[in-house]
Amino acid sequence: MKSDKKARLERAGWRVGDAADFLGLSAEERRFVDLKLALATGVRQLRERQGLTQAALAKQLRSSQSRVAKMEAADASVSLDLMMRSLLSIGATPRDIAKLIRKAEAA
Amino acid sequence: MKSDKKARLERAGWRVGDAADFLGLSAEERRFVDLKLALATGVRQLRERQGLTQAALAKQLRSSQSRVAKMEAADASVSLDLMMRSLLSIGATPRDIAKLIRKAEAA
DNA sequence: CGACGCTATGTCATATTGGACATACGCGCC
DNA sequence: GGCGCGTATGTCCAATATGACATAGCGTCG
Repeated sequence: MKSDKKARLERAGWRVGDAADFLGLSAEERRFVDLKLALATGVRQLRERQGLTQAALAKQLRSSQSRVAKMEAADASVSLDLMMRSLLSIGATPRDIAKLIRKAEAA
Repeated sequence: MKSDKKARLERAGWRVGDAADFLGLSAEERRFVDLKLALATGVRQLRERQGLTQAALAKQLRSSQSRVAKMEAADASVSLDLMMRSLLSIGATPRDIAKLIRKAEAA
């Protein structure tokens, strides 16, 4: 997916930092990012709680340490898919995930 | 992301349908799919509740009708990112989303 | 000071996803 | 039957995410 609406806006001829950045467009984006942050935090917590290193988790996911790092940093280059898979892989239940998401309420 | 662990397994030399399909590997996959299904349902419900057609929502998302259709069908080619963005765009709060996810509990 | 173990960041080539388009399906209506 | 409207499905090419790798930062131990 396009993890960056920014890029799309640019392609569409907008200058980022424009008014469009405020009027609704980025409101969603903000919430989306908050959500990602909440999940990222969850991943780190669960991972640490299980005494796993990023490398170990990466192996379990058939991914790489760098991706796990980026994931926990909620880097724009990682998808929710990867985060969810990670959470599930690390033992989170839908209920746990729901809890994490509710923490993004503030926005 | 690789929406299909299946594809990856194949690349890795597994035959899908193998034992590996059972021992843990697909357990997560299953949960992941259930989660996607729950969100897909949520998208459709919210969309309909707002009296929007798939085309209308697509426009709002700057996407296309076909993608919305696939999304609501939880097609393997759509990412959670797109679903989440859609949910947010359609007015779902983190709380709403959390609720949807909890519905995936059954697995 | 090294060396080590773990995490962070940047960059590629390659795999996956995205939007657009065409087209098919289903359904109510005339 | 033939339309119109909404949804489903399949296929392209462009856009984005992924794993791998290299390398840098950081704390701790000796």
